Amino acid sequence: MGHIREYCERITELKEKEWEFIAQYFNRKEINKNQIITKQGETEKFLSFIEKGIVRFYIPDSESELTFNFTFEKEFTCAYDSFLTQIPSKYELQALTDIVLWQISYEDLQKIYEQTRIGNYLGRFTFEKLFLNKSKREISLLKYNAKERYLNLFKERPEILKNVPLKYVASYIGITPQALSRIRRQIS
Amino acid sequence: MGHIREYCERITELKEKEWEFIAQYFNRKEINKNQIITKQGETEKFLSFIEKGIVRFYIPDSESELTFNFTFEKEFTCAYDSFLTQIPSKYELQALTDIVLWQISYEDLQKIYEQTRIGNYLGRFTFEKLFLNKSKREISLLKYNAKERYLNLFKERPEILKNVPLKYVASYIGITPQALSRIRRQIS
DNA sequence: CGCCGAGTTGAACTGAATCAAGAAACGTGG
DNA sequence: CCACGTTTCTTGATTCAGTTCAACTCGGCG
Repeated sequence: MGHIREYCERITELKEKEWEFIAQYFNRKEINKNQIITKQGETEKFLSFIEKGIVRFYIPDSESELTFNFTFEKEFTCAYDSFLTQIPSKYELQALTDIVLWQISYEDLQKIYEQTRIGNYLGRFTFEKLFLNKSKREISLLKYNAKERYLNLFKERPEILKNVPLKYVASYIGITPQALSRIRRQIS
Repeated sequence: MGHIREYCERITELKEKEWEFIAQYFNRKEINKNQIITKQGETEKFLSFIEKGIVRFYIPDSESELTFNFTFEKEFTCAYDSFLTQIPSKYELQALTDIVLWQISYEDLQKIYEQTRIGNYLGRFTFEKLFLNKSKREISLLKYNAKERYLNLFKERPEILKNVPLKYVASYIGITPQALSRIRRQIS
């Protein structure tokens, strides 16, 4: 819970009362490794802050599933597409490790947006950052080949390589596990 | 200018005074076809609303330049990466047609965020949408092959195909003009 | 101990890039 | 309004990065 406060205070100062107003809506939740946090077809009810653990984003239907994101400790996580539009999610969130989350419901988050001075500011800032991350990834996918994307990932998000099975890493950079294996041999 | 008001009012109600406060900061600017709006290496000073015309986003350095976005009438346009971080831009914006913009400076936009009730709400909403668009594109690039991406574009953003030279469309979906030409022949 | 999923390696295949050349469209000046 | 040069688009032939299919190794876990 303290980590959420730190997250917010890195963006803007919080008065004690503001923090209390925000904090009241978050609930703790534990999830076991490999459990699914948000199912495909369900509408995302919660925005979650990761106290502990790693979350994988993936689209399950396509013959072989497609992994396209990971989130780590001290970050928010959420099937944003579904959460923001409140329509069923096209993808799933899965616990890659045992996880501890702090969750706030869609409705309670709206209260923070409506009733606090800083809610929309925090929200704007957060989505600016998320947008910039996706922009970087867009360029990475368009501009670089498989080897370059792998080296890029190594530089930009080494925590992924340290903590995630290679088959998911491969999918994340848009190649097969075999191709990733060959790239890694070539490098080391 | 009226279009900016419509843009905002589709998101939230505006009181007359709020609109006046916002409107005072926007300045009109005309740009000729093929001119560069924001140069690589420059820090983006303005957030611009397009009254008329089409803007192309591209990275010029790579041997053959990489086109990765287009913006159209009644949308905001901006080298967001540079604007948000206020560091030099890695890419350029170019006028694909004669263009009329309404521009607000970085500093003046901060005034709107700080001094109006609705600024951060409008900002949050706008970046939520931008983020969702990039998310869709990420999936498109990872999940589909060239032909599927082209057909996807046809469905999702037909205005691009109607108004943009094919060599830029090719780059946008991550293939060469030759490959796009073959895909198009195959379809029609 | 034996099983199962993750990772590796090899061989054949394929979608898209590259190289090269011609056709069509576009714009600019006479 | 036409002529010319330039750019865009198309088409063909070849190459190549990455996929697919298949077999094998390794490490963890019941």
